[in-house]
Amino acid sequence: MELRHLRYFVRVAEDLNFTKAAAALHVAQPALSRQVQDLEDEIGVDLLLRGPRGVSLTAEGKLFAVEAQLILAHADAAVEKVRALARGEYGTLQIGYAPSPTADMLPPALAAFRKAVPRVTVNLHDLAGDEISHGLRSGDLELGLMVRPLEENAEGLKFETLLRVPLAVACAPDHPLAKLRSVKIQHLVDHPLVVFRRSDYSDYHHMLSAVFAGQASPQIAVECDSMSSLITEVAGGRGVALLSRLAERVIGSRLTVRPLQDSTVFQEVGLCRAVKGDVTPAGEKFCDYLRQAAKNVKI
Amino acid sequence: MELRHLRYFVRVAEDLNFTKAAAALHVAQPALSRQVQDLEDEIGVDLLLRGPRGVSLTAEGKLFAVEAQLILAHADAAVEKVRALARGEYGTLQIGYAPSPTADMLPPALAAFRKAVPRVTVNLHDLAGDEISHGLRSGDLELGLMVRPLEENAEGLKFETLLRVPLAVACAPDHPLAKLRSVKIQHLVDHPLVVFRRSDYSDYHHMLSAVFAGQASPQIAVECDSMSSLITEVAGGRGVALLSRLAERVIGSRLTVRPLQDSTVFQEVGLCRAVKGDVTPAGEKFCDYLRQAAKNVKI
DNA sequence: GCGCAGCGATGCTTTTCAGGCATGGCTCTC
DNA sequence: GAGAGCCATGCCTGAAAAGCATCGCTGCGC
Repeated sequence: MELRHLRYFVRVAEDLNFTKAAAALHVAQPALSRQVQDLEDEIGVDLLLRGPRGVSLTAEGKLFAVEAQLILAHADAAVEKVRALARGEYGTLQIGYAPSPTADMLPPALAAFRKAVPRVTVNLHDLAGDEISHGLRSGDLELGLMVRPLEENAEGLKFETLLRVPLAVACAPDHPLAKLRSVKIQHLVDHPLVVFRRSDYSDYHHMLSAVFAGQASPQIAVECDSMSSLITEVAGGRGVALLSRLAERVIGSRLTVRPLQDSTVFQEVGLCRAVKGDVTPAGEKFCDYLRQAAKNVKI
Repeated sequence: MELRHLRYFVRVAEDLNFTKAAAALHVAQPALSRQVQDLEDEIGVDLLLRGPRGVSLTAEGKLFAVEAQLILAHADAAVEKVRALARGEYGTLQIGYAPSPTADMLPPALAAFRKAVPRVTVNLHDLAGDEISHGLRSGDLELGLMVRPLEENAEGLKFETLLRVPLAVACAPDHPLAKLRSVKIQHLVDHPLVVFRRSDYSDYHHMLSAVFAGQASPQIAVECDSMSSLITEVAGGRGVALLSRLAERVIGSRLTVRPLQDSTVFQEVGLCRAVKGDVTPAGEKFCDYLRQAAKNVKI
């Protein structure tokens, strides 16, 4: 049995007339007759009652006509799905992302993307940088939206910078540094720092080292395991925090944020993918929307 | 695109090796290669990545492999359904039935039938005799299980007797007739009758005429529109009722039932079908179970 | 480092079969 | 009874599916 048999039979079942059906199918009537006969022979059941004034469907024929239509529709839909997948208009994206540094570009990109290609499901996974790297390598994630990973953690990954964000210092509103309009690295040496935990945020500590390269090592007041506990510690006066300037939006009004004046270190936020590991057309399309959204982020 | 393409592709997607898949499909490897290529060309999407050590599926290929399997399964299921329908093992039966006269044979027949062919759905429609006749003629019903319709109502119908049930008289337990072991027609002439309404139960009235043929016409106390109101009227002493002896089981203990001694009239209960109007194999099978069940009914 | 095995693609031939044309048989209509 | 409508059958042709032989590529083992 081939789809041709189903196409032919469905048409005959609709028209109840071989001659008309044959014309509609652009085949000669005898060819159509024979194909339908072959189908009936193969199934072993009479689907049509041939009369001199046309044909009628048997009960079996009625059932099979419905089923055949469903099968044909199913087949068409399957082809359409695959084509849509190839065009990046269908499928599911597994995206790992770091929430804080991407809070300004991800929502608008996502909104525009969803509007443009509604049949693509985007699954966002809120993960730490190292987890994203791992997910990309294992194939669980297609793309990562994150801070540039360290060289040593970037084995097999390719990173594309979307934003270069200058750094800033967050402190409690009544902290001495809050009186300054901008902060110099030198100021930080005099104040204990609230930082992220080294084991989960190796990139962050790498950034710290870069900032203080050639300077006296900063004093670490406490290591936090999340942004919210870091904010709490800083607001409680435990110390000041060195963050990207984008974090200002995430922090809200509980802390005072001042630009770091004299550092050449930037936090690079961007797209990461596995070197070997397909990025689907939908994924590429998503990248386009992210690049566009990154351009519109005001730092 | 033909089912052949799907069958071939699915097998290749399973084996990830053209040579092995070709062997399993009993075709030469080049033939398989070309068919799969043709499929990819038609869809316009690469489904496979050919490597020197075998092939791997693209994302599109993975999706299409799943879809193709579903389509093939769908097609197989459709053929199987039609064959089962032809064998009387699948489908839906619309059966009209008169509850009272069939209460002894229908439940056991139904139970056995459902056990034997669970994929056939039996839809029972509790209807008056004239409604069954109409449903059979219109094609809404496939079979009727009922009292033999009058000749004048049986146009285009074919009736097959399953049971010939002698008649009985039902009366209130304190009624004079309750003292007799059996009742003669002559006795009935002296007592008003509770009967079914003529407009809905023309067959019943035909039976009445037959019983009283050559006798004085009986006195009609009241016409009821259902068995339950008839029972209530008789129990209330309004009169006696002439019923089939099978009705005893339906009546319960509220009335006393005595056989009618000297009538040659029987109530014929059986199967009815439209002369023109398919009875499906499942319907025929159902008839067999009813005939069997009818044999086991003790009157 | 070279032969060899495994795998898929390609070129050519054979075979199968879907399709086309002509025609026949049937039935209903006029 | 002629004719039109409809489907089936017989025969032929052409497209395409299948088969065979072979090629090219790659990775492995001696």
